[in-house]
This record gives sequence, C-alpha cells and structure tokens, in this order.
Amino acid sequence: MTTAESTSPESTPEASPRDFIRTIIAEERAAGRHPDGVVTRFPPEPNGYLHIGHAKSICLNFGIASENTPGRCHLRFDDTNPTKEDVEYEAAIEEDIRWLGFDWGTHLHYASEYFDRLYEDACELIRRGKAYVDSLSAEEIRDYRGTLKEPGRNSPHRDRTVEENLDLFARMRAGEFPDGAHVLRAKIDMASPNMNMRDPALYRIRRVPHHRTGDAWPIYPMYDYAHCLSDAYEGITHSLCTLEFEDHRPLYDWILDELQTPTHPRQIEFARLNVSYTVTSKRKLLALVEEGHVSGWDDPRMNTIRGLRRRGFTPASVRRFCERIGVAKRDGVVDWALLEHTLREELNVTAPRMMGVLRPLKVVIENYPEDQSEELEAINNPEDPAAGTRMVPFGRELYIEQGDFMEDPPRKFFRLGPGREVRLRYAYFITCERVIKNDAGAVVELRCTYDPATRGGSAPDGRKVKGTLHWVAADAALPAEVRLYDRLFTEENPGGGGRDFRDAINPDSLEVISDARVEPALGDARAGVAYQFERLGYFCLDAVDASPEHLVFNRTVTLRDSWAKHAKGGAK
RNA sequence: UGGGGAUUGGUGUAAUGGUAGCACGACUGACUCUGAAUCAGUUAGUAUAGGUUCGAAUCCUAUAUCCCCAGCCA
Repeated sequence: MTTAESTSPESTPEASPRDFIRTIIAEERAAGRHPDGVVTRFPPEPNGYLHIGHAKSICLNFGIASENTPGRCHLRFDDTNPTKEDVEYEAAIEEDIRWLGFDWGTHLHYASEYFDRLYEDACELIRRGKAYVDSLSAEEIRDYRGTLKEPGRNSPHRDRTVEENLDLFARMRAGEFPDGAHVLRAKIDMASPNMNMRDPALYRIRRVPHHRTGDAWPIYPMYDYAHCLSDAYEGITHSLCTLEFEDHRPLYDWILDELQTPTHPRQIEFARLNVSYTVTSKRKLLALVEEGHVSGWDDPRMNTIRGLRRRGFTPASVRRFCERIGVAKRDGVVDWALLEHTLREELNVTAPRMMGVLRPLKVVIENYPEDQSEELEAINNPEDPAAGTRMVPFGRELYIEQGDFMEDPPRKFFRLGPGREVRLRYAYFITCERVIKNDAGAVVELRCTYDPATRGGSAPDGRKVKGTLHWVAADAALPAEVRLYDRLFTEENPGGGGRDFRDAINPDSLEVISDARVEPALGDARAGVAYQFERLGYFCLDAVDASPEHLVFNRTVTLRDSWAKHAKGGAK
C-alpha cells in the first residue's frame, strides 16, 4: 500500500531518518518497495547473555520495524551449533528483550526449525552443481584455502559428480560418517580475494544432540548458509548486522541468488557498540563470570542487560541511550557517561527522594528535649508535585554523613564544622558546639544545638545557611547494607594495545557498606524501583540479596557532584 | 597495489556542492532547603597534500592512519 507521495510543501509526514539505515529504508519505501511492510529480525545465538551491545541492535531492529508500519521484527535464535548452545540462554534472552520493552508477537523462530528446508536447499545447490562434498581433513582444507595474499587451490574432491555428491550428502545426513569425515562446500572460487568465497563450508558433521532437535541431525548448517536462507524464509526485508559481516555479504547474496529465493533480503552492516570502561565480547564476559571476578551474569557491575537491570538501570534509559548514540559505520567508543546521563535524566523526574546515611556520624542536639520526638514533612519529589509528601521522624540523636563534617574545613566547604550552622533538610538549623573524639583521635560524635524557630528548614529572621545536610533519626532509622559500584575497569579500552583485559580490572569496583542507616520509609522499598538518596545518588533494593530483615541497596549511579570534583582536584 | 570498510571538537553523531549543527563531557556564571536539578554562557572539529568550482566535510587524484577477513564459530 504505497501512499501517494504528495509534493505539497506542507506534507512533512515524519521526522527525517535518524541514521543511514533508516535513510536507505525511507528511500526504498519512497520508491514503492516493501509494500507489505519492513521486516527485521534480531538473531542471537543462544550461547550467552545479552549485553549493552545487543541492546543497540535490539533497539535498531525493533525500532525500525515499529516505525515502518505494518512492519515487524522477529526474534530468531541462531541455533546452528549444538556444541555451544543451550536452552538455558533462550529463556534469559527472551526475558531480557521483553524487559527492554520489545515484543516479537508470534514471530519467535529458530534456525533449527528450518533444518529440513535447509537440507533440501542444500541438495538443490548440489543438483545445480553449486555445492560438493569435500573429504579433506580440516587441516587440509585450511592448507588448500591459501592465505590472504595467495590464492587457494581446488580440492581434489571438487569435481565429484552431482550423483556422487547427493549420495555422500545423504549418507552424511544419515549418520554414516564420523565428525570431520566430510563437509559440504559451496563451489565458488578458490582464488577469490574474499576468503569467504573460497568454497566456504555449508554443512559439517557434528554427531551431538541439539537442544531443540535432539538426535534428529548428525549434520548442522553453518552460519553463512543458514542465516541468509532463514532470513529469506521468514520474509525478512532488511538483515541488519555488524561490520565484520561485510565480507560475508557477497556470500549471503550468492546463496540466495543461486537458489533463486522468492525474496532477497538486503544485508546492511553497522558498527557494533563499544562503551568505555567495559568489555562487550562474549568471551571476556564469560571469563569475568567463570573466573569469579564478578558474582555472576547479573552482577550489577556487568554490562549485561540483567546486570544493568539489577544495578537499577531502567529500560527507557537504555533505549534512550541507544537512540542518542546513533547508528553509523564508524568504529568508535561511546562514553559510559552518556548511559549515566540518560539514566539520571529519567530518574531525576521519576525517583522518589529519600534520606539515607552511608557512613553515620552521631549528632546529639543538646538543647532538644530528652525523650521528645516529632515528624517532619518532606517532599517526595520536587520535580513532581503529584508525588506528594511524607513524614520523617526526627529526634535528639541523629546521624549525619561523616563526610559532611570537617574539623578544620577549607573556605569553600559549606557543611558542618566547629561553630558552624547548617540546615538539616526539612528539619532545623543546627550549630556544632563540641566535637567528641575517641582515643585514636577520630571524631565519633558531635554535640550540637538547634534553633526551634527554624522548624521545617527555614529561618523566620531570614538568615541563610550555605549548607543543607541529609540525616536520619538515630532510633527510627533502619540499618541497611549498601553496595557502592564503580566501573569494572580502570581503562577506557580494557585489553587494548594487546594487553590482557584482566589487568585493567578495577580492584575497587565494589565497596560494601554494612552499617548504613536509612529513613524508615525505605523499609517498604521494592526491587525494581529507583530511589534517590538525597545528595548521594540513585539506589535500588537488590533483587537477589535483600530481605525484610536485611535491607540491601545497590547504588545505581551517583548524583553529579561538583564539590567532589573540586575537592579532589586532579585526583583520578 | 590480497579483499572489504572507515576517517567531522575530548566522545558520539548530523550536514550529500551553499551559514560546519546537535548531544555527552569539560569549564564559567546565575539560581537553589539536594554542592542535584534548572537556566545562561565558554571551550573545541572536517586526517594530510594537491586539484575541480564563484563556492568543497561533500566531487577528483594521491598519501596517511585505524578496523575486519585465512573456524568444520556466529
């Protein structure tokens, strides 16, 4: 249903395409192509968990499909190698994609569901004289392939007759041969400058059960053969993949052309996502898990979708991030800070404010009546009046942040110090009168006075204080464990320059604070909900380790902190 | 001269022969009951060398640099 393209100037149907792929598609559609809609696919191999890099591809494929009605995006598991894959990963992958906010409807597919069809098409290729069974060993095939600069040589088995090939291939399929005895190869050109065209393998013998097809097959198709045909079978119009497959496109097209498939999807390549201070390679991610550098695939420091989720990132912030980074063909590294930015951007307007003290320093208000306590009203979210207010208990004994007091403060320090007056947020102005230290000379308690007239946080006489501190009432506050996460690597490109990425692992990527105190309202915190601990950052209840008796909060991301920068100076 | 791809501020990304723009970051300042947010501003770019043109990030020529390819992995 091609819409009549109006040439009238007022017809600006949609925003212009955001990237070169969308531009290509828009041009094709303007030319009347894809009348039945644009069909894309996300084709993970079920051999690992999804990470932030996959999120880019997911957002791209599902995004383009939804923008090009009546488009659709399939989820297809590329399960052609049973020695590496497992159902365990499939459920996790589906869950992660759904969490990100995408839906493939009824289009859940598996390359393995096409095994019969793929086999028939392979026979057809043989009949057309375009494929042959080779009986060279793997080493011999490698040897015959030549090198990047030298052409390969034809296999001695290259000229077997169609009948002979058909018979051998049928017997491969029947399970007559051991692994490695034969391989089905495309007959293309052993002298091609493109290594992928030097008679690539199409099928190999693998006498292992497949997690979906069981013992039905002793032979399995290779990626290059299965992928393009799966795309064609499903009516995919655009097969979007990463740059390293650019060299495979001639083969992708060759197979579809030789088989004269009814449709011929267009493969378009784009640059994979790299994010600074992280790794996005299955091998490295797996090593982090298996070698115990992290607690698992969902460790909040991992850039896996599950890791980000447990850490407290939101689906919308990840999607927004993927929009911001764009899609192009240039290899690059995106700042991790951009992901943090999109997260803060969202959480700032959605997250309820709370108060929590990470490193408690006791404060006694000497002129506050013994045995008195009260509740003070606090705003839940200044960015969202509809979020309302809550009551926070206050008393004679409080905890403030150790870092909010300095015995000998520098000029620009706005917080508490001997003789200084500050505001306790939503409570009172207090003045530090005395400092109590332990035998080691460490400050363990502050004796302060408060001004009853400043109840609520403002002074009737109009006097100002420079600093406002967060606090909790000593007896009403809840104990909590808080996990402070920092980047997992100390280098922008871990393992760059040929070094081992393990050498760049940040030994301080996790700091556990076991005796933090949080305001009582946090006792009702639920996993998956982000809270802003005022002046500290965004936190969420840990979905795995927290319980009603033992609160555990993950710090998702800190608030921007211009004081910390100023104070640290040139520190790293 | 194996083949393929890429090159725009610190980072990512627009501009397809006509004002090099946007975002992140960094830095200033204003405001502030979060040193947050918000607001205002500053910073900084077409890899190099030629050429075509009234005019070049864009077209042409050469050069440089980086990435990918020699799995019976995807």
